[in-house]
Amino acid sequence: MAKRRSNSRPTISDVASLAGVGAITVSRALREPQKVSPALRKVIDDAIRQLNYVPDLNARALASKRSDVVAVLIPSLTQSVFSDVVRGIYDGLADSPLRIEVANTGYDPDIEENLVSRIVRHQPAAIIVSGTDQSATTRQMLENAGCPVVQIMDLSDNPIQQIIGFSHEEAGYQMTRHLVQQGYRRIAFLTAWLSTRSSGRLHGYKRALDEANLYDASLLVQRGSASTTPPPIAEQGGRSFLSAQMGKELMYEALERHPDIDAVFCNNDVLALGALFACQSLGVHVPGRLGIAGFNDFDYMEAAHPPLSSVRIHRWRCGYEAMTAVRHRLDGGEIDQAVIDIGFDIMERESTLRAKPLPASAATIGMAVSD
Amino acid sequence: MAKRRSNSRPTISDVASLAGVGAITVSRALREPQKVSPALRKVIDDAIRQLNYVPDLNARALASKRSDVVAVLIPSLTQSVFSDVVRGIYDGLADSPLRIEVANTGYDPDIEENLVSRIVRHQPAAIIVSGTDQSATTRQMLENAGCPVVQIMDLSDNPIQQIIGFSHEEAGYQMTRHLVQQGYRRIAFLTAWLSTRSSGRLHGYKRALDEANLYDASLLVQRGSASTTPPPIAEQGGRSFLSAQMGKELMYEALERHPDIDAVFCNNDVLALGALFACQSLGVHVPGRLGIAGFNDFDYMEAAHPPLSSVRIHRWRCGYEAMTAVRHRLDGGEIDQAVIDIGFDIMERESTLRAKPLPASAATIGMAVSD
DNA sequence: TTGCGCGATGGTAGCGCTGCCATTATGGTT
DNA sequence: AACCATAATGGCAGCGCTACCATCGCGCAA
Repeated sequence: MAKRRSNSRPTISDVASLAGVGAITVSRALREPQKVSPALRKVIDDAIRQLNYVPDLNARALASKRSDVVAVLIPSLTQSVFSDVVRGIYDGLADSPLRIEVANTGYDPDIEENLVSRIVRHQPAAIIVSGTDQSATTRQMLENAGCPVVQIMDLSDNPIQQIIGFSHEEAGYQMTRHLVQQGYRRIAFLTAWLSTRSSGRLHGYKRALDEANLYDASLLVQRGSASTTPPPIAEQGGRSFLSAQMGKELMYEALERHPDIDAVFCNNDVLALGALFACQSLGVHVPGRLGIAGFNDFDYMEAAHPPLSSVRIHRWRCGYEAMTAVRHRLDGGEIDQAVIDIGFDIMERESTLRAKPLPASAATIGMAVSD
Repeated sequence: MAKRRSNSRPTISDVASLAGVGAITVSRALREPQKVSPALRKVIDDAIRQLNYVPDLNARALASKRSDVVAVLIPSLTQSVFSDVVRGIYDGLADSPLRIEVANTGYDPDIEENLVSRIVRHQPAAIIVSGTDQSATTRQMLENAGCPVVQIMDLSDNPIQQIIGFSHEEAGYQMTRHLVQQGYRRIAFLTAWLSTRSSGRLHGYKRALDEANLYDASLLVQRGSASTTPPPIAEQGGRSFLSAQMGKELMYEALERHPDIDAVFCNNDVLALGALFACQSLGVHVPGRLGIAGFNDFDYMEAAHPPLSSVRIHRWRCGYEAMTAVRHRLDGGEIDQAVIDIGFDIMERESTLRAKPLPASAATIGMAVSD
């Protein structure tokens, strides 16, 4: 290694002396150009280009007590729901100096608490966190973080600061309504495990069936612990707990335990896909003998044979909007809207369309038909 | 805002004076505990706990010219191949102070160059980057980054420092061999777009068919530009270019243009899934009339009806090993092995198993059979 | 006894940047 | 003409930590 001093990167004062100005003016030209006269700005820009100067972000973060890292807390890195969200967040930071640091809570509030306690001390520029089920401690740390905090993928009357998402309860309700309208009467709910958000969907399902006097608690078919606390993670290194294989097994189980069911509402498209394969292997006709609906509307739902109905949720947009909100506030803006509902769409496809549907008068909110 | 000074976080010198030692000793106790006597260490630990002291990472990064951020460069955030890899990387940093910053190159060398130039100046602890097709400039920046650099998801004779992955060429070759052995003669290659790594698979496919005197260049069915340079990205906000729907369309096209094909090797499982649905909708029997093979071995391949053959690649492990290598070197270790081949497995499933396979004497390298 | 190597500890001087306040110039107001 | 608000710029003093070198004491060889 050669001498540090001589060949190390140019600093802000190198630029300043080349441009013949004070260091602070260079700093200002970089961060608040409108506060520097155009003439000087030009001189400084030239000097920067000439020296190939790049600011040291660590120094900046230390001096300003604020970094340009946006921390993103999600329950799972591998579920495509969340990768789409992250993608939206990432796309939202284009043309900004912001960076993202991703952390995985594994659906575990304790892990989340731990991560937040670490993250908060890094002085992040902002924090984006999934859902509303933070522990009290976590919530308080986030409140005191001193930076914008945006919750995503759910709704709440009482956001930490701001929340962007949709109602899982309402989505579950609407999809179940659709099934009822199509004439299905014995509708099972298939799930691998119930996260807080999954439970919302289940509640919506129950509400819709209660309304139609069709609810039967025994039609909930699930795997793993029914508790809301611990995570079902078995992702490490291999198969995820939430898999098409699991959907297939749940479907077999459902048909065996309740031969009279005429539809299944799957908590996740991956399960719906597995359920479809199960039906195919058993020669159970979809949608004639059995209707199948999923949740998320992954791309293969439309391509399936038959095309599978699902609830399209705006994952990418959710992330993107969250980032937009963050940037707005980082630019000094106020919170316009503490709760932003980005909605969802019920994608009615062949897998739940029976020959003779009931009159489709109701069920209009947040609906759309694909193709 | 109250006075900064009074209520701000405790610093290292607060700890030092409470413990009655020099600040530097506290610093040392934190980073190189073995250099501090056990007695003092205890006193310092107590002081830390009492004050609830947490080091300021920005200050540390500035002073040491080294942060604890591991930069991860991947071509796509949404393809589950890469989310699995990221998950592996993430799992690999457990119990370390390291964090990950994810950046998305979108398969574009220019974007990659840009990202690297920014990242390098943040003084990351390490850089993990996908593939071997960096531009010359990018490569040079990485060489000069002054931190561990690990390439992943491919192999090369000439890694920047270290590479962990597998041979796409060999994988394509082995899978195609398997198809030939099963008696398939007119094997099409379906792809949405050819990344550098996809091209490797295609080469392997060609090699295997050449050997068997079965190669026919017209059986390459692809969509989008055939060029290797530009990215096919249309992910933003909606459907990905690489989708089951695309696989379905490619399958239709293949059957129309080449009614005599008896198998398809899909560059990606998502395409294979779409191809299966296309066959189902056309009443084309799989594997009797048509064999289908995919690549990646996503979880639904095994669950499909019929179960779909694929090349299982060790995505999670690849990320995990990369992180392990990084940590080894951050701990002062040398590079043990510049090139680490983690292999792959040919998963032979029903979708490519014909009634009368040829004697399965050959094709033994890196093989495994599921179920 | 002297000297020396070595482990343990501390002091000093920044790392490169920005917050705060001061200073100067400018132009309009009374 | 005196005054003042405002814009443009700069100086100083750290932000909290670590690199570097110095120091101290102790045990052991000569």
